[in-house]
Amino acid sequence: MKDHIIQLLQAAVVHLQSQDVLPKTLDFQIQLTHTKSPEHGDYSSNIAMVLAKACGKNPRELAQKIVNAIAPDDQVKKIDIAGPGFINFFVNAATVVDVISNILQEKERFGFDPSRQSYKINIEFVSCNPTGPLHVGHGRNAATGASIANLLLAIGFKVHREYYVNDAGRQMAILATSVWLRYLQSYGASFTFPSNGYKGDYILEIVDALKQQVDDSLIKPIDEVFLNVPADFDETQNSGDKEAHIDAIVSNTQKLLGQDNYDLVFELTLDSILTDIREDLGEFGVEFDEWFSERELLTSGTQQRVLNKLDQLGHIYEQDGARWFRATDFGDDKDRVLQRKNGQFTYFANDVSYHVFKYERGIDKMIDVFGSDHHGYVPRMQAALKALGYSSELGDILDVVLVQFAILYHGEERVQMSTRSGSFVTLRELRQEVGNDAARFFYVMRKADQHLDFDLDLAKSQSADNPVFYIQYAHARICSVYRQLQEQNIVYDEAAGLAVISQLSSSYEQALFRSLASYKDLIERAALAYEPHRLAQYLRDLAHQFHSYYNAQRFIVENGGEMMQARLVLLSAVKQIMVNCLHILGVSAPERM
RNA sequence: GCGCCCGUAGCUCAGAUGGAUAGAGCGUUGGCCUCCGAAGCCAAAGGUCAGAGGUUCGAAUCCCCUCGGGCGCACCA
Repeated sequence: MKDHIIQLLQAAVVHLQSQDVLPKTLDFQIQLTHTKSPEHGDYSSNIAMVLAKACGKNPRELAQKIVNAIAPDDQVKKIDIAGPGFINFFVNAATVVDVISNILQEKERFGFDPSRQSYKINIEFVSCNPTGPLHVGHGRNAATGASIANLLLAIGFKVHREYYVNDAGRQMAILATSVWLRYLQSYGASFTFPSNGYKGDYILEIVDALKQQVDDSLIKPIDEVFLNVPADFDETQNSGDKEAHIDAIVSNTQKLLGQDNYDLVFELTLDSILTDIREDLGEFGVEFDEWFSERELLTSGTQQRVLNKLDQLGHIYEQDGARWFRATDFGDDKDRVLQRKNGQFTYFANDVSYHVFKYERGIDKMIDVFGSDHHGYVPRMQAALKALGYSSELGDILDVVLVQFAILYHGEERVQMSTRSGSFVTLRELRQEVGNDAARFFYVMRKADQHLDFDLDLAKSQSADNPVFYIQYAHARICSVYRQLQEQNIVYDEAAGLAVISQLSSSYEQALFRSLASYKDLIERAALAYEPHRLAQYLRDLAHQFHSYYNAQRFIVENGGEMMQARLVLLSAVKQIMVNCLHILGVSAPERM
């Protein structure tokens, strides 16, 4: 319908141009919006005001000329000119019926545009280091990424969801070493645990698993573990170096265990944590199509290939023994090192390779969902892809969604989190406390790049204050109407209802029609802008409209006839849209509560 | 110091590429159940959109400055 009206306007303007009423050299794009208020009709365009200046006419006069030039159309009931020069379209009731019947026919696929099936979008999210359980910060990234992926799927794109597993590098070595140190302690070894080691309780669980597999066969003399190890940082004397300390222990660990046994500890540790993360996310309704291992990337030699390509293109130079990428040529404010003077590739180099890897699999768009504390990283990544000459029909090849931290509250009181003490709140704890539905909803109900005040007490309260319950309650109420129907042996006749649904005329019904009609537009915009919070907003509005309607209107009446059927059809469409929205947000739609 | 994000009702936040009278929820006050789920609804009060300038027919939205907050500025990952 929207496209149809845009065409009408387009044709009218072109017609006026051909009649020399308007200049032929106009550069314009028709904008059409759903109106906020019913008195402004269903759709509104500002085209007359936009073109007024270029045409040397006042907006209302121009609007009148455009309206006169619009061909009569059986879907348009009335066209008004209002305010400073808006052209408002009132749509025939028949088109409202179309929306309802489309929703009921297409169900969960309503809003799906098959023409987008030819585009593949890769979305990478969570991707946190597998060094421990997910905490509440990762939870917001997970909920946001998953909802964006669902949105893109819902409007027709092919979507590939990916988790980048940072399983190479120093942190993982420290982690594996920490496990082994705890293992030694469990057999009575006595020493001070490194301040920079991983101390969480989850390490002890991994130790148990390790012992089941190897018993005491990996025990080594503790003196040798600390042989030639520089002193750890000492807070009281402000001496020592925690980094050098742990690195030396890691090195000794690798020597003492030997490659095979070290690998055994490493793999068992990694596997244990990844399994935990996978289960955690799975329970949270967050699924991935691929878990991509950083180590796989390193063994494939992609970095060298990428470096060579950038070099050939002239975007690399050497300085101080290191190899630099000319990021400043592509909008970054500093050049960046890809290969250090010791020959090692930087994390950035690995990440560029990873993005090349993704690109070469044949995609039209990559999306990275980052914590917003990494926003400084974005320009260099985009610079690298620009330098490689990547482009896409969908605009930039890489879009980055930044997610701000969630701050937890118990009512007024802020929940303190500290990674250092190991006392951070895990995602699992949060889920257990407030439930998956509330967590998924609360995480995305604010714009992703805005701070989120997450009130745990509110999220688990079973009251009207809690938006999740408010929305789910609306859905359950609709379900309840259909249950009542069955109990009273009244037949629901969709066809009969549809036939007369255009006669529903109360303000409640009109409001619901308008909301349903704008749904397609909503998910399209929300998807393309990567803004799932708009769905949360929409859902609340829709639920409110429904509750108002419910309070004012009795649905099941004896001998209700076709008008009763019409109302039931409307409810059915509302229910379907609620289910669709909730599904995209990863929230359940219970039939009773 | 430089860069990015932000400042909207008492509180938490929406405000689509600039559009019509700036909207919700909570909180406050006052109403609505012999009736399909009151976990609901209705009404009232509450605003110089941080401040000042500019662009525009039109600015919460775009540009400049000031003030106030958050986050980044590694041959770490």
